[in-house]
Amino acid sequence: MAFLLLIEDDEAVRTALEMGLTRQGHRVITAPTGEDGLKLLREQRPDLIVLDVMLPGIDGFEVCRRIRRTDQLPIILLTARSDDIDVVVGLESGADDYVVKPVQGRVLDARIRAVMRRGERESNDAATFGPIVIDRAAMAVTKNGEDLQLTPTELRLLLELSRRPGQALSRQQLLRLVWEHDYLGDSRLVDACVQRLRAKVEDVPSSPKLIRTVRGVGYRLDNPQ
Amino acid sequence: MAFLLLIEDDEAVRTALEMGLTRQGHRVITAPTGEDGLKLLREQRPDLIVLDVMLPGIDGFEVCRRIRRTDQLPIILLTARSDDIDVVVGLESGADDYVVKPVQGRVLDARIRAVMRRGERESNDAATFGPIVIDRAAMAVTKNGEDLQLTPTELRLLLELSRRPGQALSRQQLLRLVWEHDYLGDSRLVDACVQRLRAKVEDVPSSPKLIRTVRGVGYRLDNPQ
DNA sequence: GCCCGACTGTCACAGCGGTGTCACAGCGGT
DNA sequence: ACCGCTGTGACACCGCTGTGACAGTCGGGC
Repeated sequence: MAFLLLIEDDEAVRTALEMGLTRQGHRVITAPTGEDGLKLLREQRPDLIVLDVMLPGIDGFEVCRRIRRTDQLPIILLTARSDDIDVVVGLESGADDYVVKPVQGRVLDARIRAVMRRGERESNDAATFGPIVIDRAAMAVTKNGEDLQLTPTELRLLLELSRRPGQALSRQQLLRLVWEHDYLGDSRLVDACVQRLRAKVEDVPSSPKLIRTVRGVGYRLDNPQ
Repeated sequence: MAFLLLIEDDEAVRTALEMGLTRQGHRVITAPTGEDGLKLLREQRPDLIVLDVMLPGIDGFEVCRRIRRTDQLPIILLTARSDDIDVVVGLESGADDYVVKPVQGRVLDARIRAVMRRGERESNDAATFGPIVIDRAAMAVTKNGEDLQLTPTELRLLLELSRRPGQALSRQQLLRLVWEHDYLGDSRLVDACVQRLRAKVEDVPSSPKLIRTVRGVGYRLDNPQ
């Protein structure tokens, strides 16, 4: 599901969490100290970091700050007991979430997913959906390698859908995300834009494989095998 | 531990609960009215909502219903006295739990953890019932890995049942949850929809293993071994 | 074990509502 | 001034949905 770096000095906790998270479908690399962690971060570029606060050498907060100097990836802090948390210090050093030890893989996994969902908006990586490649940095979309000329609105719509792949979005949500409207009269606005986007994106616009209709709800961008 | 939105008009109660919950390790944001709460919900996407029932303007039940139109996150209702609770109304407007005021942060924290634990299986992750997998984010249902084409009403019905696995729901409750009707004439409406859902979901629709009939009451979604 | 009443399953059908589609006019950018 | 993007309303289509009637089933009382 995600590519994680786990920084934790206690070997028992480390291996337990590593196994738990691997079982949840994540790819996990680990480091026992902050220094090792920062090195691994540079070498392997994980998607998310799970970071123990109490570390030998530089502590978790400091690791957090150093990461934030150069990277924006999500960071989840692990802390030993709830009263040890200094929320303010943690937030100010740039963490996205906390989990209190002792923690089970399931719980941590749920938090990871939550943070990743939150963070998906800001991701700048290229995304691929079948023949479609969305390059967020270039704000360009290609189909089978050829440039697609999307209009601004079509592009925003595709971007919002692609930030939540596989998730159904209601017309209301899309109106807010793409058009920044707050109300939905009876309007074919979203449908019309989806139609135009499908005409450019789908191989067979009349039987769409990428932008699926979810009846009674809205639309969803799928990733075909 | 969790990222909470607390909606409560009484400032003394609000700040007291906010402090208590923060001390328990939660990250808390607050709103004094339903409108403010709904706005914050959209902007900040908390994991869980603690919601006072008595609010100026739109009341807690109504806030609850509006949230449920677009979001699945857990909702805990705060109510002033136990005899004020209309448990049925509350459940039907989509709340996950109740706490009776006056409430201490510790108690509320325990309920929050309980609801979150319950919610981890449900929330946006997939729920499994025998061969059926319900992907709430995608609003899609599969049986043995194959896509089931559920109609909007069938899907809403299945979602409401799956939010309370093993719990019998009356036709009246289902009417409110799925159809937002308030009255129950003598109608085969729920039965008819259950029948259609069973036809798609069950292996042997005539002897259902998932959607069980509870005679004299209604229906219940079971999780067979 | 039988009967009866109440409850539930089933079905066909007509109406309706949601969705796809399109053309057009206004608007803004070039 | 021109051109292309956008939002709107109209319209058609299709499949969902609620209804009512009837059949089947269950459970309790005797």
